[in-house]
Amino acid sequence: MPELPEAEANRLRIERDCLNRTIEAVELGEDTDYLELPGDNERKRLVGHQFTQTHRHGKLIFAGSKTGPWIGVHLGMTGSLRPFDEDDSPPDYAKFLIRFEGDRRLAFSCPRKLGWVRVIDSPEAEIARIEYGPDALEIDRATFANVIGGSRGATKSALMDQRKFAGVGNLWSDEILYRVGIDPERKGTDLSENSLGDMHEAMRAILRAVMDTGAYYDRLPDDWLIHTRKIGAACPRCNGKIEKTKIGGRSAYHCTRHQK
DNA sequence: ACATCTGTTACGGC
DNA sequence: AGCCGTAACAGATG
Repeated sequence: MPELPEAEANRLRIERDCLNRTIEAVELGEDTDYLELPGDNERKRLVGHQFTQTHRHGKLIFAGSKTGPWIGVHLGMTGSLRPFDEDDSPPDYAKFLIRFEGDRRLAFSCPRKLGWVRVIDSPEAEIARIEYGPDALEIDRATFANVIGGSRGATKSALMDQRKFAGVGNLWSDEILYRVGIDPERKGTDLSENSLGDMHEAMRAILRAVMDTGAYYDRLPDDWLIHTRKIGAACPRCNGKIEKTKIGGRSAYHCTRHQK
């Protein structure tokens, strides 16, 4: 699920269902080989504390409090955070579970095991440690233009580089470039100041719009690429065709006619 | 059987 | 030095 808007949808579930409840136990689920999850001592650190606030930075989700420890979560490709009640069965692929007072629980589900959960002292320290850039919705136009405009590789790869700014991945980088009519392969250094400004605005508008739907893609406008990510599909915006190429090891869908 | 997938990271090359 | 691109990681799905 997860780029910035999908991470935000997961954060909101914690915010709504898991705050201000004392943590009674923190457990691991089945089959956690290869997954980075908190060990015994770190899990114990959480017990007795409450989460009173959440935070999101790019694709990262945090929950904690002024004084207590925090958890930091990266969803990987297929992760999700799912509050549930004791009476319900835990979600499939639950790898990390928190039991709060009462019958509320929170599961980190992660089928493909590419995400992680860490117990940390503060979101800011963790963000700095892993060298993420500013959140994609916080970066201002001038900084965006410098960072993308100074990038010598494919613009698509630059948009997805979490150290430049954090939150954009494969799906929404395609959507941004589709909207502004830029070929994903174009070098950042070839882009005009105007193009960079348009791209910054498109990034903000797209991430906001997806967030506003709660990441339900079928509620997004018909002329978005997301509905047409298929080789040979008719471009909703011109008479072109959608094609797929490989950039930086990822599939880049784009219109060969209006993206130049 | 094989390719694909919304993510990251280690490493070699320029 | 720093930037860039590729392969690798692992499991589910069609």
